[in-house]
Amino acid sequence: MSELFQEFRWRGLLADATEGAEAALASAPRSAYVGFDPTASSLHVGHLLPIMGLVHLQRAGHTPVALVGGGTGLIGDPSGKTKERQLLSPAEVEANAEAIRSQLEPFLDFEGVPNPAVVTNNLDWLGGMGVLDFLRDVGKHFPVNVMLRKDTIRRRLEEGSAGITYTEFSYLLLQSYDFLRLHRDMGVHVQLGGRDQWGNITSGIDLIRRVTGEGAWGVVLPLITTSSGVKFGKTEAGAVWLDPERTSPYRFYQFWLNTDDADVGRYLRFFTLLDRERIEELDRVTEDEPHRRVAQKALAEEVTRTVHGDDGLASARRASEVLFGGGLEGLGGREIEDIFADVPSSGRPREEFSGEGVGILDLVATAGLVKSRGEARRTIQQGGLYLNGERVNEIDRKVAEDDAVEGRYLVLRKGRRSHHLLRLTD
RNA sequence: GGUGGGGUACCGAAGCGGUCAAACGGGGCAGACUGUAAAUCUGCUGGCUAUGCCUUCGAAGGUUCGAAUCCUUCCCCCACCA
Repeated sequence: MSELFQEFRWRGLLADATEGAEAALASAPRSAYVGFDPTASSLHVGHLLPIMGLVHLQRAGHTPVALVGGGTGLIGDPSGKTKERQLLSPAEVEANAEAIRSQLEPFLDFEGVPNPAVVTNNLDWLGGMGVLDFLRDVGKHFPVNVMLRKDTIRRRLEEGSAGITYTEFSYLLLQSYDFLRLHRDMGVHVQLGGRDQWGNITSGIDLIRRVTGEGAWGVVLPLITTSSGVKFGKTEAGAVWLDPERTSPYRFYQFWLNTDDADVGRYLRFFTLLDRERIEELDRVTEDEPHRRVAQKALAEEVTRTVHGDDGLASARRASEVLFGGGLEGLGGREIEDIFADVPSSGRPREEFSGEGVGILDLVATAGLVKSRGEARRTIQQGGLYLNGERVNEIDRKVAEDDAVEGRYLVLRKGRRSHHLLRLTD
């Protein structure tokens, strides 16, 4: 367990830690927690880093605790963001918390080990708390002059900033109180979080010391950046979710496969459990034979397998190989269906394809491959639209029944990597 | 509460009575080059039944042959003052 910090360091996971954190985690098995905002019913790849933090903690013998912020989610953390948080109903929070728990399951051991992971919800203690109790038991310990020195708050008070409401100002107290409760009720000694959580974490540590006289520690993870300056985890289609209903395993796999050479080494360290030797070897392959993209494939495989299992990985790979490799020649309808199971697809009545057929503009716009007929027109004019692997050159091209592969499938592609399967329905 | 400055397309930002579907930059999309990469270069970037028509410049009214541009009211931001 003394290896934990070493592991964090070579992986680049350690942005900062409070005094004594390393010794505390090296001297005894501890419980450590990370908070997740239940703002959606699924986690996304941006949550992966703190999750991996918990994974490493558990592997080192500590007990990982995932705190779902059902209560604090109602308030909104002022660090970073500016917009007001949407209020969630207790039922939604409950559902989201359940979803989050199930998404953590592939990463953490919840049973069968001496240090099983735990999921808890701060709505349990914040929900029923009266405002007078809160002010007396928690507020009492927060000198405002100290709070005003916190970076996140100070920035909001500077001239030209948007200011801060009392509600958001209180967020710090709530998160600190969470840490105190987890410490008192479950013996949690360590809080893990993103770099932007530093102030909130140290506040919690202070509160614990004031109330109990005991020590607690914090460890913060780095902010994930991309070398091209784009926000990590965002694609054209929005966030990359862990929920296969929101982001198919194929898209998930593709997201990782498309990682820049400049980022892949870092991501392997962050998001996989591959050992140091293996990752350094992959670094060398990226350096020497970048075109093989061995590191990207390893990254995509590891993460996809963890999140979506062997089956999810297999179908994502199969689809990738066909769509970016040989094409559909020689594939039967069954295989096509399989491959497109999680690639965007839609159906359209067969009758419409009899006779002259359907106009290509209408076809791709209705299928959703492009946003409008205008975009379809532009894409064709620029040579970016393909039907069954062949470039479409005429904007008035008609698509009839004969064009369908196996008499049933139309494979549409825009540019290099947007695919859509259209099924003729009877 | 007072005074001044603003709200323009995905974002930032020009425009300040017609030639404005709206400069420019970013982002995005497509093409070339490649390795389903990056960088670079090129084109496109409101919609449509498309040499024209419709919707868009905070909201609603009004002036005018004609408004993103002028007037009125309202909503929202920012700065300074109280």
